[in-house]
Amino acid sequence: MDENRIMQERRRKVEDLRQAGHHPYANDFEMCHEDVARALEVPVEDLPHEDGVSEDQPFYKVAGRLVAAAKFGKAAFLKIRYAGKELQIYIRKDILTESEFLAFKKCEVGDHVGAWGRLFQTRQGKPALRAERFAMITKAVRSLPEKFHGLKDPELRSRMRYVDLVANPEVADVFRKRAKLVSYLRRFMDDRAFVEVETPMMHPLIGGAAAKPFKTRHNALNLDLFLRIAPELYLKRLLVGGLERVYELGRCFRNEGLSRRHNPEFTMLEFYMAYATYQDLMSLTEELVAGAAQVVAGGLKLTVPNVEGEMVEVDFTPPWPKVSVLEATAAGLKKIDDQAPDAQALRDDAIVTAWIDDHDVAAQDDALATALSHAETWGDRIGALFDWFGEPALPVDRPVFVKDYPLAISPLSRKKDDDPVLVDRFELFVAGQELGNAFSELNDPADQRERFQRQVEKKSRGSDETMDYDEDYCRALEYGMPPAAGEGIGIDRLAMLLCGQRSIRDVILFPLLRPESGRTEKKATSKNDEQPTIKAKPPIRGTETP
RNA sequence: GGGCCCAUAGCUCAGAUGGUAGAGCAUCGGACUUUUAAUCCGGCGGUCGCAGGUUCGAUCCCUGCUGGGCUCACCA
Repeated sequence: MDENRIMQERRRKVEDLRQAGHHPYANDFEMCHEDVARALEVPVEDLPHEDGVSEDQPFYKVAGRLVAAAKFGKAAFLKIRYAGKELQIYIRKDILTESEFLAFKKCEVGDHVGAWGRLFQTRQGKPALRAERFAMITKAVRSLPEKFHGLKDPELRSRMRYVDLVANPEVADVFRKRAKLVSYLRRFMDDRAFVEVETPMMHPLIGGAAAKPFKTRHNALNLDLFLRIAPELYLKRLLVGGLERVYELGRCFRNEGLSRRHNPEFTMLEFYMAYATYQDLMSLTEELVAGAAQVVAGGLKLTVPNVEGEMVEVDFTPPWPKVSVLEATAAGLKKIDDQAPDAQALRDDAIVTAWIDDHDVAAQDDALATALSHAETWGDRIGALFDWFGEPALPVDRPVFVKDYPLAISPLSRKKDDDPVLVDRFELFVAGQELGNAFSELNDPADQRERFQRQVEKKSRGSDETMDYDEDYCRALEYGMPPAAGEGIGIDRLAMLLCGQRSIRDVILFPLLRPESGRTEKKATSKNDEQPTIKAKPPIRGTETP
């Protein structure tokens, strides 16, 4: 039976309902939003069997999507779902009107139906609502996926999320948890006197992170714009203006490939706190993430997907270990060469370059070779070595702060007062995955101008992921930005951890997909039943945490 | 963009060394007033992703294309 035939049958039922005086898309059924949940709260033992149902019992008015039906001709059990809860409705021909029973006969899995009645316990000891009234509310003309195996094709699941959510109820749970996480984050920030702001998503300049942007255009102003890769520079302008604690929870866009951990459009929590340091933010981050684990996942010891997609145990109980970039890198190098330079020796660029040459590490890995060939300074080289050797060697059973990054790869961070080749910065790693990036902010306008200048020079040498020189931002700093620390946390990745999802696509309702082609336009045979093509309008996507 | 794998009914999947194909669910008709993937009987349902090639014959082998998955690269 092809899909058109199924739809024709169902459209026929729509007409049958109309002719019998029913509205197949009614919106006048009186129900109570709380009743499905309330009905399920009543202990089954307290419910009478069907023959004991009396008019003294409370009346429930429920509605929902029909997700299962066991029909027997003159009776039936229907299972409806509303707000993630499922309730059985027991239908008997002899208590419904003839018209209601006809509506019941026309209903099938996928339709929205409603019933009024009292509760009883079935012979199997389950609660059920004995329908004294029944109504078809909305007829579905497409059939839901097969009930036992559901919808599995990953592409169809994200392309037709509306079906996925119905067919795989645990998917809805993930997104309810994500909503809980987001509201928790707002509460957390609001409780600490942070002001939530919304800054532009369309930027005339690229800034705040190292990434390739999406381009767009404003016609009336004849202006080329970029979708923001980070809100950082606008938020810090607000520090200048006197909003000493600000945060923004919103979308960023990075023009990159897709992976299990990257979506071109992603959500970031970014916040700035005047008169605080990156050390202060470590404690705040511990509090924030551990609190989120409690609220969303109900505990501090969680099973989460690691960077490889395997499920591992992580203990979020603060405080978390801290390790410097140089220490972490040295530890990683030791694993492949016990004569490798230690953290102190790594400070010497001659030793670093000699070790790289001696061990011919570039020859072992094309990507590392590329990274090293683009590394212009000691700091770039340390950054590359940390990525390849330090990161994989980080502890994975607890979250870990990696701190004190080289200046060269941190154009917006404050130099360490006692060690100016490094900056007051940390990144948070959980199960090998980068979750957040934070630093004490650079507020010396002259220094910032030099750093921008270096970015511009780098771009002129061919790099496509550098920041533009933001003159207005420098002007703002010249009015005096209070000392501050700021942080960005990748919310999609945090949601992956707390919801135990391996793929970022499983925590984003509508991840970017190629536009649909071919697969739904195959047949449009019947004359008045053209098969409408499903158009999934792909949102743009973004990627990483800062 | 590279590598590997995949595409059979609306959904989940079988299948034939190359002889044009099956199950369950869904759907339609019938029976059935306590089901939990209800059951029983009967029916409908396929350009085996698209286009070429080899062959007497291709859904199966080959090539290309399209779409997808994993992965690497790009990317914090």
